[in-house]
Amino acid sequence: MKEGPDIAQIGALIGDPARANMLAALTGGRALTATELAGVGGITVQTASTHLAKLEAGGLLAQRKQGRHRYFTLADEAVARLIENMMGFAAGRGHLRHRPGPKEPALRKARICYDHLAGDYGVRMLDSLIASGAIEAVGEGLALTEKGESDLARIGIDVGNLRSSRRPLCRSCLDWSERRAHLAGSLGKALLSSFLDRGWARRTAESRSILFTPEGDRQFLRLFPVEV
Amino acid sequence: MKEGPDIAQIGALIGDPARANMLAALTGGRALTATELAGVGGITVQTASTHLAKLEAGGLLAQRKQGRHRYFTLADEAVARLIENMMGFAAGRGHLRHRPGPKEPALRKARICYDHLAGDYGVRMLDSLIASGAIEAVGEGLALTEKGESDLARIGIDVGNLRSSRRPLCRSCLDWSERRAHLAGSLGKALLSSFLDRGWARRTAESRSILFTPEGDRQFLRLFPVEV
DNA sequence: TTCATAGTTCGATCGTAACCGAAGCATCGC
DNA sequence: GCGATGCTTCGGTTACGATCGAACTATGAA
Repeated sequence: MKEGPDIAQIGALIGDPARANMLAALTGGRALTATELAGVGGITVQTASTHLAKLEAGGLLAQRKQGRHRYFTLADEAVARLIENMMGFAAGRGHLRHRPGPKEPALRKARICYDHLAGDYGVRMLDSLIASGAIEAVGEGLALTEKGESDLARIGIDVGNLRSSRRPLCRSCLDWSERRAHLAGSLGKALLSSFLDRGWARRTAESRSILFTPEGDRQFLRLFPVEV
Repeated sequence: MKEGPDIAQIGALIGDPARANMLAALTGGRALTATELAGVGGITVQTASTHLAKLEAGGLLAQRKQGRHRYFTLADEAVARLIENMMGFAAGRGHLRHRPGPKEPALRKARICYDHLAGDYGVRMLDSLIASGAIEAVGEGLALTEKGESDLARIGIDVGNLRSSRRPLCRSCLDWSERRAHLAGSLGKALLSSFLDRGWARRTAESRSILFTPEGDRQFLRLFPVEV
C-alpha cells in the first residue's frame, strides 16, 4: 500500500522515549534550550542535539537563535494538538509511565497545555462556563454565546479582539489527567494569560504545573463555581 | 520527566512502516486476516504475526478467530480517529510517501474512512448538508438541525434510532486528501451504509476506495448539490 | 487418517539508530 | 586577545528490533 500520507515517519519521531519526553515538555508552551531538553530527555547534549535536528527536519520543532542559546519550541499549534491527542489516547489505554495514583498532584490540579489551562482547574472552568450559559457545547465543538461575550468583557477580556486572529476562538481539548474536555483556542489562552497577569497564579520553573496563590485560588473558584 | 501518559510507546508502534501500513489499511474498516495484512505491509507472514501481536498488546488492534482465520480490526473508533488525525497532520507537513499529484484519483474522489465516506465526495456531502441548513457547524463541532432531521427521514434515515447509540451523531473528521472536514460519527456511517445498500456505490476488494456506479453518481450529486 | 492452509514460535542474522567521548564552532564576558 | 559556555559534528560502540527460514500448532477438507 503506497497510498496516503506517511504516518510512520512522524510515529517514529515521537516513538523514541527521549524525543517524546522533549515534545511533552515543550507542550508546556515555553521555549527551552537544547541543554534543558537534554535534561528532560535524560540524555547528554550531544545526543539531544541530534534528536532535535531530526525533530526539526520532521517539521515538529522550530528553533530560534538568541545569543549563544538555541530556543526550541513546537513548530505550531497543530503539533501541540497532536501531542495532546496522543496523550489523551495513551492515557485512555492505560499506557502510563507510572501507575496512575495521585502521583503529581500539582500537575493534575492545574497545568499549562501549550498556552491554556488544563488539569482539574481547566476542566472545572469549562464546565462552569457551560453551566452559566457562556459557552455552548454543540457536538464536539464549543461556541461562545452573547451572554458569554458580555460576561467575559466584565472580567476584562475583549472577545472582538480575539476574533480577529485566524485561530479558532473556542476549541475543546481532551485532558489526559481528567479524561474530560477543557477549553483551548484563543479564548483559552486569553483566560490563562489574564490569570497570570493578575497574579492569581504563576508558572513554575521547570514543570508544566501552574501554581495558584491562595488569593488567586479564591478568586478563581468564585469566578467559576461548580454545580452542587 | 516522568509525568503524564506514555506517548512514546504508541508512537513507536505506529512508527514502523510495516505496522503503519497495516493500520492504515485497517482504517478501511474491514477486518483483514494476518496474511492480507502481511501483503499490505510488504513483509512475510511470520514478521506480520509478530507485528500484529505487538499492536494487539498495545491495545491498537483486536482480533477475532473465525475458523482457521484470524481477523484483525482496529480496537475501536478512537484508534481510527488517532490514525486519521495523524494522517491529516502528516499530509499537512508534506510527509507524503509519494509526491502529491493526482496519484490515486479514485482514492481521492471517494474512499472509506473507518465506516464513513471520505475524500472529495465526503467533503462535498458535508458542505452540501451545511449549505442546506441540515447541519450546523459550531466551532469545531457539528450539530444536526430540525430541518436536517426531517430531510434525512425523507431519504430513509431514522435519526432517532441513531441517537440511542452512545456514539456521537455528528463528528467532523479532517480529510487528509482534501484538507477539509467531512462527516463522521454514527450519521456519517448511516449515510454511507445507505449508499451501499441502495447500490449507488460499492467497496472495492483490496483498497479503501469506493466506486460509485454511474446511476449512483447521478443520485449522489443530485442529493448533495454544491453552491455555484 | 492424511494433506493443505492459516498462523505462531524459535533461532539466527543483519541494519539501523541511539548513545557518548572527543573535537570543532560560535558567541559571550572580560 | 583569552577563557568559558552552549551547541553541533565526528567516530566508534552497542543494543535493540525488524526480518526471514524452519519448525511447530491448529483448523478444515477429503
